[in-house]
Amino acid sequence: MGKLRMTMVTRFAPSPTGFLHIGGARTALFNWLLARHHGGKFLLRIEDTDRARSTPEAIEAIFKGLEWLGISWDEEPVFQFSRAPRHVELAKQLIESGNAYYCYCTPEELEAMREGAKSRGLSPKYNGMWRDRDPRDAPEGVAPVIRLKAPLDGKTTLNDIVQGSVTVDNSQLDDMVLVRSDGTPTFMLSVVVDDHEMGITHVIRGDDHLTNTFRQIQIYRAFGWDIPEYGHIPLIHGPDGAKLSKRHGALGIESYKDMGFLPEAICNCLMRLGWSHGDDEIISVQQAIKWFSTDNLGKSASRLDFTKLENLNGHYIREADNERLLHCLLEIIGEISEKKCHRLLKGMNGLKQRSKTILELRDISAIYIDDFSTPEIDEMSREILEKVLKKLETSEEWTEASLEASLRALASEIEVSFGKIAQPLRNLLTGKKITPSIFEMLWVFGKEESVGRLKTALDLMSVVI
RNA sequence: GUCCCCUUCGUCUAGUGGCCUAGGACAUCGCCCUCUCACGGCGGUAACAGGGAUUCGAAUUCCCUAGGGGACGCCA
Repeated sequence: MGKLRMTMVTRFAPSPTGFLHIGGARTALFNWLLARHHGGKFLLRIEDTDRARSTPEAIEAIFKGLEWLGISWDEEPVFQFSRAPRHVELAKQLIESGNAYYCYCTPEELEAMREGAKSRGLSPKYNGMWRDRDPRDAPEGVAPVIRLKAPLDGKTTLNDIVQGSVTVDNSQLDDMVLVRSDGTPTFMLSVVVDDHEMGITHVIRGDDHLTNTFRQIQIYRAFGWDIPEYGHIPLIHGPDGAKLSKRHGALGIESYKDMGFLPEAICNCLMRLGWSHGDDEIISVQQAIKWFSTDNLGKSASRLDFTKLENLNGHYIREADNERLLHCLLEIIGEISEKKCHRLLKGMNGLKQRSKTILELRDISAIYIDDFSTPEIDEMSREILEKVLKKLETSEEWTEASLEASLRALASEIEVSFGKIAQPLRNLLTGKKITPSIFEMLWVFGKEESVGRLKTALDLMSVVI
């Protein structure tokens, strides 16, 4: 009998207790890339078993965040809470098969147990007091939990795709709770059952789950199921090297959008955190799908570098379609006149070259959006600008090239360096010292607007004097 | 406290015993381009945590130390 070639199935399983943060986004990205690379499936499971902390807003934010990043999932998302009855049913089967038991310890007893162990320098774990006790000893009025009858000795070895072979003594692990006293399944049980029944073949997740994996393997063994492949990737740390927390940087993915980052820049940046392909730095998602392999996943923790993210973002802004950038701009500045939209589009090439984020693009775009206000002009500049005005008024042609030719000619005619013309003109047109090329701006404004601005400014000056 | 993992320029990383006087990218510094800024081009500074061992040869293998991180819930 030939072995069936199993299609790869990966998943992303966030708990909707907060927004989709940068670490979760990377985990999703890696699972997605892995599945797409192998032509497999990428599934989404919402782990909403913590009823008190799960919110519809968080679920929505996860969907929206993944969509924005371009991470598409196959099939309908699985909501873990809806599968609770199935999880409990299987836990009861485990009792029947002798792999689990009821435990009647109260939370207070457990707390005392842990404290006692700690004070004696031992691991704070459950001591198995109900493991082999007769259920008829059960105290009145105490709702029991179901615990796994985990192996007491021996070792459990995990061959991790990323971490390699990792072994833990079973004595380190205790009999974990499978079903709570209120009858709801725990995370450990639910994850194992769902991964199994969803046909997950590969799990890439943060290495904060590494020790959980040993417990989960014990559950798999109790059921007699095949264990999926695991790859535990190191966590992303904050700029200070500590775990990325809500306090610093662990923002929802939508915050990155608000900061003016493009999704392809985020993806590029995230995939380079813990994954590499030789010396390649600028990697499109399409390219990453072709290249992605767990062989190139790193084992050490990394920090998110905003400077690099900005650099990458600048790259993708420069490459971005002008219409798209205009759309991004309008999203944050609101409606503007059609004339100004047109002007922005015309000047976008010069603007996007100077912007690392959409926010910076917005700031520099002000030259084409804000109303003209007459700047102050010193006497020397005024003389030059009057000559510029004459030159421009008589210009038949109005292209960047023709404007450059005539203004450079003017500079040599009146024997001044070109900068003596460019700087005052730049200041007059925009009121700013840093802008795109003056030829480009003149062209974007058009002859009428450009000449009008010059006239307004110069006339006003002569009135004042 | 116990267990597990990690450690190459400031940062992200390449590197799987000789190609390494350790490569790339971002950042930084200098120069060029130049109407300002940016883009672009050229060049510089800058790292194998420390100590042992194996080997003809070690960033790469092993051990110890130090530092960092993670996990030890009726949270996920």
